[in-house]
Amino acid sequence: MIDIKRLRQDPEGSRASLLRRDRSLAQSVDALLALDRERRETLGRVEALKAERNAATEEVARGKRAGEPVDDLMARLRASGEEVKVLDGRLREVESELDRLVLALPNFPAEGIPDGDAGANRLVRTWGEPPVFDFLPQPHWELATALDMLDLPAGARLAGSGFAVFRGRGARLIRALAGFMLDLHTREHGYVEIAPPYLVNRAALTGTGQLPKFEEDLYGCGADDLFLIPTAEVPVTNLHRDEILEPADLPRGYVAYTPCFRREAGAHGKDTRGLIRVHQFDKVELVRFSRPEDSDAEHQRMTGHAEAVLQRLEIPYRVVELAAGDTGFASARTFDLEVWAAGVGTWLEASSSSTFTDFQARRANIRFRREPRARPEFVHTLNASGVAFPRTIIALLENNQAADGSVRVPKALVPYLGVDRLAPTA
RNA sequence: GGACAGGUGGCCGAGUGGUUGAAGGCGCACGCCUGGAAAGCGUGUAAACGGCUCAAACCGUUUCGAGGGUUCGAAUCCCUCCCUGUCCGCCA
Repeated sequence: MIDIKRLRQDPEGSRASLLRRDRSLAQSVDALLALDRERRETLGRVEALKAERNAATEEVARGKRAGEPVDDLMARLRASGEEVKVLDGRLREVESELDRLVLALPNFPAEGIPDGDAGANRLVRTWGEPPVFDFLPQPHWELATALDMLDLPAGARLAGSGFAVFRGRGARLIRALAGFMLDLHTREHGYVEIAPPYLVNRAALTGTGQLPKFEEDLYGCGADDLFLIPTAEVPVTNLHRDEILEPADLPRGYVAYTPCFRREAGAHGKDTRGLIRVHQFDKVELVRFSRPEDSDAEHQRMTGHAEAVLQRLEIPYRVVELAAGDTGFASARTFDLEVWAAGVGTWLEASSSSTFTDFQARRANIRFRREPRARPEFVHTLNASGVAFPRTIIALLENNQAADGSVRVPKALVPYLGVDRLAPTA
């Protein structure tokens, strides 16, 4: 969440910053400021009352010990106790409303990012060349079905549309990608591998920002009030919830390979062919914790780590910096890595690399100490897909296809997949 | 799922209604001692919120798993929930 003190100290600047993201936030900001004022007023009154009460209570103790009559004093304290109870109740109401509002407010966008909506996203760089074919390249669902790697009708039968079954070399490809990416990030980029729970509680989802606002995007297990993770970002970032890290702990990076579950409510009919948008997919995720002053550099490094995956897999991609209006709720700055998919003829987002500044750290209460006795400060959190599987598979199949329907396997993947070419068996 | 035992500061651990934010120990920081180190000695070691500040100091409030209750007053008594351990049941 954003720092309410920043809002209080610089209302105009804060408001302007949030409006870059969403014009309709003006009201929330005003409501928040009014409630904050009321909270501090009420707090002042109730605390003064409590200070009096505490002093008088000591008086009672002293009097009782000395054998003096204290009935009058106790009667008066009983009355002021009632007043405290009323004010405390009011304070609780104000604070829970304040909480509700501030949890619904997105992060401040970073200074340098473009204004506007998705249309204003800025192309930062491209890598590789989209392949040219002397035949009409097929979409991945044709290729994968012919190669007996993918069974979409079976997925639909088992769980519904948007669920895929990988089989044979398709399933093996999933395992190969997981091994390849995890090895790269742990061995060459210094990440610590985590195998987290795939179900998390509300506190975890509130920490990273999915709750309370985006509950309808999640699959929930009602009876236990748990949710299937939409990304490993949730369990892995929350690993340090309510902790104070030592200076030596930063920066620190974790990598996790997990399935991700997304209801994609409201996304029906959009990009839904084949594997482009599915309800369950695998992803290797990078999560980093850093000091505030290092987070921009860390963001660049981590984006590079995600890019390294695509480069080794020889997948052409472009890096896009999202505009303020297109940047996700918790993120201050996001780079999307979009891979070229020759069969469907479009760029597909395969990784999203974001810095959350102190937004998630505040929600999840993740802090660090610069010096042994210094007062704790919030860390900065970052994460990047490193990378999502379905769109990687789409790119691999569609870009490396041959006229006979076979697919070349990039060198980096051969040791993991065991073959250098996928060809129809028939 | 059932029974029992527990959840106290960075860690261990005392504390069953009145200066207990919390004894004692460990750890950590600083100082003394030492040629240097260890040992020893001394001092200091939680956080959040609010007030006042440029800031700190300072003052106030809150916090002993979470939430509620009893009381003039709760770490301590009562209720609900969560978590951990042990045993039993079930089970990959």
